Amino acid sequence: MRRIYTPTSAASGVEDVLKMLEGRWKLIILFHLFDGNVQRYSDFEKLIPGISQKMLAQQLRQLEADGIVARKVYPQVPPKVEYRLTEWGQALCPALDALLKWAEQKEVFHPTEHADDASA
Amino acid sequence: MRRIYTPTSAASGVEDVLKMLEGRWKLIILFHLFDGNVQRYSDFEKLIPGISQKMLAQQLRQLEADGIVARKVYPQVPPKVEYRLTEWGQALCPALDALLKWAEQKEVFHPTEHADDASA
DNA sequence: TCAAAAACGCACAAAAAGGTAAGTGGCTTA
DNA sequence: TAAGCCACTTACCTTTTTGTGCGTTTTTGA
Repeated sequence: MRRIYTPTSAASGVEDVLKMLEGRWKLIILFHLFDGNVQRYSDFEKLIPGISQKMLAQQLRQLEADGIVARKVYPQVPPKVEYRLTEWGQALCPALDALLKWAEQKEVFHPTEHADDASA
Repeated sequence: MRRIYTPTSAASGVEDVLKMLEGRWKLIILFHLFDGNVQRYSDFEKLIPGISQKMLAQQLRQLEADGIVARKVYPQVPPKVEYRLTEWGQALCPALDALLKWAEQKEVFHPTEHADDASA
């Protein structure tokens, strides 16, 4: 009961936190780490076809630095590195889920216009 | 019961939808439109101190083009334009809310290290 | 002896995003 | 006649982000 929140401090803090999710691949990476999934660097390369190695490494590092993703290195050759969500990262899941639901709702409000299967 | 979702098609669609939220100011703008708030262009300028006119206009246009924000022009001089969330935009609110909650939880997992008030 | 394997790091280049300053349009007020 | 108001737009430039290609490391298998 010692912490004090003001709308202002909360708002500015929120911006900083949201910036952690910015980046072309961050959310996509996070979705692959959803509910406890653990992935290796090479798994991401397969899961996210368009990403370059540089970007993959960079985004993972940032996510790690921000305390959202945990990195575990196995001292062996060839190297093995696993990525998973930290506790705080797990706390993001409800938001990711809500985002997913919203994305799906797009169909409800703006039905896709690519030809339906009437012709098939 | 006619629509068919496959993990693949859903995932690719999701990426497209999430891209709509990318951009330095999009989420911030959206937060100011939370629960039915209506804002004018000049309101945003006051609400978001760091944003430039160019960016404000651009981000609003994109949000509008993506069907998240609705733009209403009053044919008068000087011009008056109002922005609000579309229906689908409103559907984003739960996600925005979850994001906000997550941001707040940061304190729980990673308490801020800026000197506490012990010295005061 | 040599290639392959996993997970990157680095330098350079291209592309995209963002910022700045000035301009537009039509009516209204000084 | 000129200035002001609001909501932008445009041109130009800087910064940031992203992509490409190559190098590294150590061990194992052919």
